[in-house]
Amino acid sequence: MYELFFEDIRKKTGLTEAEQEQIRPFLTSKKLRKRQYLLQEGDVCKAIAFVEKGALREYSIDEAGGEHIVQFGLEGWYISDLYSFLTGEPATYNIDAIEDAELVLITREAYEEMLRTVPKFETLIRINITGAYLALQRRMTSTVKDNLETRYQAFIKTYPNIVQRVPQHMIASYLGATPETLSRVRKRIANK
Amino acid sequence: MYELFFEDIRKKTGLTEAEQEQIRPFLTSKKLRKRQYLLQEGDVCKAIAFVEKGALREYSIDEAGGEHIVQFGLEGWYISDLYSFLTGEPATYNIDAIEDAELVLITREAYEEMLRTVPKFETLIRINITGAYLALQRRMTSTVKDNLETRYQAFIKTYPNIVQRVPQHMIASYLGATPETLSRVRKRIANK
DNA sequence: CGATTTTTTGAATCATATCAACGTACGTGG
DNA sequence: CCACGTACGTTGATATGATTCAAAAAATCG
Repeated sequence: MYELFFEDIRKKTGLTEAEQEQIRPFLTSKKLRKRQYLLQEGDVCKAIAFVEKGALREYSIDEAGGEHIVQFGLEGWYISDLYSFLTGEPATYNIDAIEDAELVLITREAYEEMLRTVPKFETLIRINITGAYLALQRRMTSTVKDNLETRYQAFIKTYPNIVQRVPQHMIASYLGATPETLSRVRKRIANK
Repeated sequence: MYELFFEDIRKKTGLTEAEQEQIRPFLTSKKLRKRQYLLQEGDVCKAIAFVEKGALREYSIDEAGGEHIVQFGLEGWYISDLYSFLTGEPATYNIDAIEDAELVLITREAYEEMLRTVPKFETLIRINITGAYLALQRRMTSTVKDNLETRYQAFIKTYPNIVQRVPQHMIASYLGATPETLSRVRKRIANK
């Protein structure tokens, strides 16, 4: 249990055995079946989830009912509505499983307590958030400067594993396009 | 010197006098005149800048030469090409002054050394990055779900001070639209 | 004041969305 | 293991919102 989770932390912070055992009691695990919600808009996000196995998506819904995927979560990724988690406000995102999944959960209380008592945990959070910020900034910039074809090409290059496991209309949603438009872009690419 | 900077840190981490004096020697200051670059695409970002006074913008340039503003920096904000700063890779963003400005600079060496020796500094970084990440995520989501009129209305509500001080075409760029389109949207809003 | 920058307006064009229909793949219960 | 229903992907026709290009009006600066 938690193998991938601790391996990830070790890589990022050089965690010792002792520190690992200090952290372990704060963790819980959870299994999710395909289509099952981890978090629903309006509920408070009670935990940050680390994906040990499976695939999830995080998305918001507009007034017209359209889903907009903001993030995928595969093995080795963290996923949560961070704003809701940190503030206790109702979540504005939904998270559900695209495949059966196994998660490691860090609750708010565990998060606070570890920040207080495990210095390496603050380092971990800093590194993780920094990485997430940089990735989001790259994506934001790409959305603004690049056309859909370029963004799709970049996506399949950066996340070939996601392309294999996730339906195309979800990738379209992530890229900010309709399924029809992405389908046409793919056709254009193929005819080259 | 550095009044706003230290006040900001105190608010976020409860810095003591002693800690403040521990940090001070790591800082340098810099003045920028309107239109002057702090960072140019291709150069390495040598420092994170905290804006004590004035206004800056950070933007990328597409193949067609179009500027896309990713962030403004007014008093109390940090600004940098964080990826370039952390990795030493050439910057992909430009930063220049919209108004004459006074900055507090944290160089890479200062950053690393303070992370090692001043625990509150890591807390500061964590808090700052978390805030930046949440803001960016809100913006990203809004770009995807909301139309330009809604985003513009949200912008003038959230950043009335920016609207006053920054030319409209830069706000258009920040919102991901052309100056012409934003002008027309404003006209539509006025006719209500 | 003249020069430059900024904003506005108009007309043509383009990329993407929308709506609708169809074919295909998938997995689920009988 | 087959058949049916749902989810998924593709294609076509049309609509729409934003961009582009050009030019003029307005504001700002030295």
